[in-house]
Amino acid sequence: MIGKAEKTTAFIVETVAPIFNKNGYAATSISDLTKATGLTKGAIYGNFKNKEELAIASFKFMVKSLMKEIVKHMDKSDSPIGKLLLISDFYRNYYMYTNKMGGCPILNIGVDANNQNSLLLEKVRTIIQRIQDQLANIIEDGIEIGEISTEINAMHTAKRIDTMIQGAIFMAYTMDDDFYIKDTMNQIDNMIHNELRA
Amino acid sequence: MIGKAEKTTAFIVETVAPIFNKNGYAATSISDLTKATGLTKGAIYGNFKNKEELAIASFKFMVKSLMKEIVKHMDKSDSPIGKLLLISDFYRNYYMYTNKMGGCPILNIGVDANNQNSLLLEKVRTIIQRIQDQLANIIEDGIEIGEISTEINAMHTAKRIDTMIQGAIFMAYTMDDDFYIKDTMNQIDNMIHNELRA
DNA sequence: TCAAAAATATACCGATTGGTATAATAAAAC
DNA sequence: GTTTTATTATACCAATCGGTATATTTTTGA
Repeated sequence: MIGKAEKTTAFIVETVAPIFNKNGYAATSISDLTKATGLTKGAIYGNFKNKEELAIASFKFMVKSLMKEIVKHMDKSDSPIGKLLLISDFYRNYYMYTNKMGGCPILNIGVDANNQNSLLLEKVRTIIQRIQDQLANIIEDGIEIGEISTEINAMHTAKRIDTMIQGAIFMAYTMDDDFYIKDTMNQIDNMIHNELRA
Repeated sequence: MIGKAEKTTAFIVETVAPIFNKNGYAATSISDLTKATGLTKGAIYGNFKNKEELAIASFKFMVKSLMKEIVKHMDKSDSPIGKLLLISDFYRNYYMYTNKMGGCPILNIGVDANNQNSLLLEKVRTIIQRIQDQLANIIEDGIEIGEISTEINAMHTAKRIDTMIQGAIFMAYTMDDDFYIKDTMNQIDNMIHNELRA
């Protein structure tokens, strides 16, 4: 009973997500989307209630693919310290990796949605929260098995790492210079080895 | 011969800058600006060539006021280490301070202009470059007078500090939580005391 | 005070905006 | 294979977009 529109829905989201990510919500017009997809307004509004719903779906799609990649990379190690080092290692290629999708969706949509689109902003916040929770969980695991110092505040450290990562991404994209990411990841590795390690 | 339009020009920029800063370039319409200023299109287009020129003037105005404040604060100390600590101290109140101007112009316009407005992006890059140069100069002064370790790479350290600051600002505004800034500034202070100090 | 000039307001331009109603088409069910 | 349903295309809507030409007002210099 359920039609083939699901494929079209997915196709639209995949095609449109980098455009929203690059341009932001307001600067992306429906005609940008019809041009990119080769479809017409009828098809788009048949699959999505409105522009906002499509923008939210696009953001979710980008984050989901990104998170899938990072989890896949992270799972190459079983130890908490190993996982943390794999996270920074993932971000070492982040600039190259996210360039084709128009940059970091968390940074782009986070800034774009602020003061503009509260629904979209809410989604960004939820994702950031989830990332930090997962980071904190890894750190706590490390504390439990004695790999990470009991002196460490897991949530504070998670936030600290996330903040450094986002700063590096912003600088890298704004200055078009990968150095910021590479250097920050080295810094995070040092932090893991010298401060976190029990 | 030169008229009183200069006052109007300044008034427009001051009034309009927070709007561009909050909404971004594309999401700000001329009618937003006429509403805010109480002026008409005629007045605005009499003082500025077009929307882009006004946006650039607005960005420059915001950055100039911000830089003036930070330099004023920084000049409370003569020693390089003292100056560095005063910079982080300035950013401790940054969230509250920039809230009334609609957030951090470097972050907001930097992300907004990327892939959108190359002229505006160029201005952001110039400002970031200048900030980092000044930071590096302070660090080099510190090295020269023996206050800061000769092991330190001034420019790398300047970039590192700037990256951390921008990350903190992004997180603070996106999550609406001042913690990120406060914590990052403590981190920077620790860095100054434990790593930079000779 | 009055004419010249500068600055602002008004009215308008074509193009585009997000969105919808309906027509045409493609897919699915019988 | 035909009818019903789901999907996409077309045509259109009022509203708004950035920008301009011109009229009106305000300021300035003599």
